[in-house]
Amino acid sequence: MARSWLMKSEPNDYAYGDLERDGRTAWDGVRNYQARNFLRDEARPGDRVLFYHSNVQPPGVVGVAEVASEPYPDPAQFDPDSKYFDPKATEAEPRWFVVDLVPVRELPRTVTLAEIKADPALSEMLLVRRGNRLSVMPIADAEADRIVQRAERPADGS
DNA sequence: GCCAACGTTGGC
DNA sequence: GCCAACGTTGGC
Repeated sequence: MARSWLMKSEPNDYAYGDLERDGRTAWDGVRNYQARNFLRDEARPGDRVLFYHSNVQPPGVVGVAEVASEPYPDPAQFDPDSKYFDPKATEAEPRWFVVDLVPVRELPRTVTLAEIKADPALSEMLLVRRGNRLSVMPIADAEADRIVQRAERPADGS
């Protein structure tokens, strides 16, 4: 059964618009073991992804994407010229995994982090837990639904 | 630019 | 295996 995820990207690095331009991309460069485990062990084709822009004003969810492949080893870990190169990774024993993403749609407006924090229905999200820095995190389908629905309404509406 | 909160590294 | 030092994330 398809599930929902939230994935963070700095738009200076890779923005939702870049995904629309590319049509498909490997979600590479995840170098955190907890996030890696989510990708490798739980992400499956058809899963819904809320695309979050971090390190930008305002931070928030800007679009919806979909997992479009099974997990596979991150090619960047084997590439000495990549900033994601990992000398300890081997083809036989890869450490890092990716899934491909395809764009679904840009949201009508950004659902900001501040707005998510202010919504009691979203207070259980990992995203708003203190100190959380995961770049890939699971979210409840109902939470994903609510964020997408919020984007259909003005920011001051509830 | 600051800095809190984490994760990782490496000496011992 | 402990833990101090260091690096990174990411909101503000």
